Order: sequence, then structure tokens, then C-alpha cells
Amino acid sequence: MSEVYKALADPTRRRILELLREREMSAGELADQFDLAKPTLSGHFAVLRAADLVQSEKRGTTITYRLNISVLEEALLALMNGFRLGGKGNGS
Amino acid sequence: MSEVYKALADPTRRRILELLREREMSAGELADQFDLAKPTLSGHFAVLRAADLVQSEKRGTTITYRLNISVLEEALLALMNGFRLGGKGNGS
DNA sequence: TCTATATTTTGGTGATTAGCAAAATACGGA
DNA sequence: TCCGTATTTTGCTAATCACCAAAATATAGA
Repeated sequence: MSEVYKALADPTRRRILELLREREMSAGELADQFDLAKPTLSGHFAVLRAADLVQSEKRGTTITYRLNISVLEEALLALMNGFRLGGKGNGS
Repeated sequence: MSEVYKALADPTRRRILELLREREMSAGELADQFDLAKPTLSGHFAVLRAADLVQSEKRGTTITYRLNISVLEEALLALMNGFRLGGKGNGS
């Protein structure tokens, strides 16, 4: 669970997650959105995978990444609840 | 704003925030809750202050830390909204 | 002014991290 | 099997980070 926070700490990774919110994308497509070398992005993907924030599917020579929205949601809700932050009302 | 995520990435700092949710505490009181040297905690306080997640008030020789709940709440809500995560319904 | 207490600042170390180039892997097609 | 494309792995460097001991700062009280 702590891996989620670590994953979110990096701005590039947050941007990757935002991009994946719109639609799933291949590793190469994602890499094109950044001014970074592909191995660098590949490392970021690995961190996001380790945190289970994204799922990957390999088709042919291409790897498609998809946002694992439930993990992100649970992590943020856990944090909100940990601090008794209800926002729009948490029903308690 | 990005400093908030960095601040939340460390488990010791998250624990400090949880402790401050219960009640405000002095630097020394907080330090006693951890198995870490005081300068280490002092560094964590500085990170939390830089992120504006805590406020400090000096009275005599003692510095009292208090949770800045609104900053934490705004940061988490911003993240939730950024990912269109409503949780219990975001009224849109 | 001297001492004790509370806290931060300084200076240093070891671990982790983000970045890159180059090499390796995996796959599809000729 | 050989080639080209997509992606990851490896090996490295520079920067950041958590941690500590020791020194510095600030305040209260004798």
C-alpha cells in the first residue's frame, strides 16, 4: 500500500496516470508524450505496475497500459478516511 | 502543491500527520512517539511545514505543531477530482 | 550571567532514485 | 533464419533523502 504513495510522489508518474485516465496507451505512445528516454519511462511503468496502479497487456510486440482505477481510488479513500476527511460527506 | 505528495510519500510523515489529527503536540512530544533521533524528526517537520501541511507556534522554548487540515483536504480532493474519482458521489 | 531545556542547523554517511546509453529480449514478417 | 520494431534490462552517474552526532540557537529560571 505504501508503494502507492511512493508512486504518486513523482510528477512524471502522476502525469502518466492522468494520460491513462483518458484512454489506454502503449508504452511507446506514452513515452512520446515526455521528453525523456524510453528506458526512463519503462522504469516509471515498472514502479506503477509494482504499486498495481496500472495493468499491462502484451499483444504482439506492443505492451498496452491501462489505469487500474480501483487501486487508486482505494488508496485515496483510505487516506481520506485515515484523516477523517469526508469531503462531500462520508455517510458516518 | 507537488510538495504535498512528496510529504505524504514518507511513512514517518504520514504517521506524524495522523498523530496531529488527534491533538496538537510539541516537537518533543512527537519525537517521543518515534524511535528516531530528534534532528531526524525536525527534518520531517520542516518538510511538512514546507508543504504547508502543519502550522507551528512557538511559546517559550516549546514549538507546538498543529495539523493544517484544509491543505490536506484540498490536496486529496484535487487528486480525486483530477482522476474523476467521486467515492461517495461528487455531485456532478 | 550561568545553567538547563527544547528545538533546529550543520556536516557527514549510506541508501534510494531518476536519468541515460547500450545491450538484451521478444515478436512478426520477409 | 534474418531483419526491423517495441520494450525492457543492465550498468552507470548525479542528485536526493533519511538518518545520526555534534554544534548552534533560543528561552526560562536561578
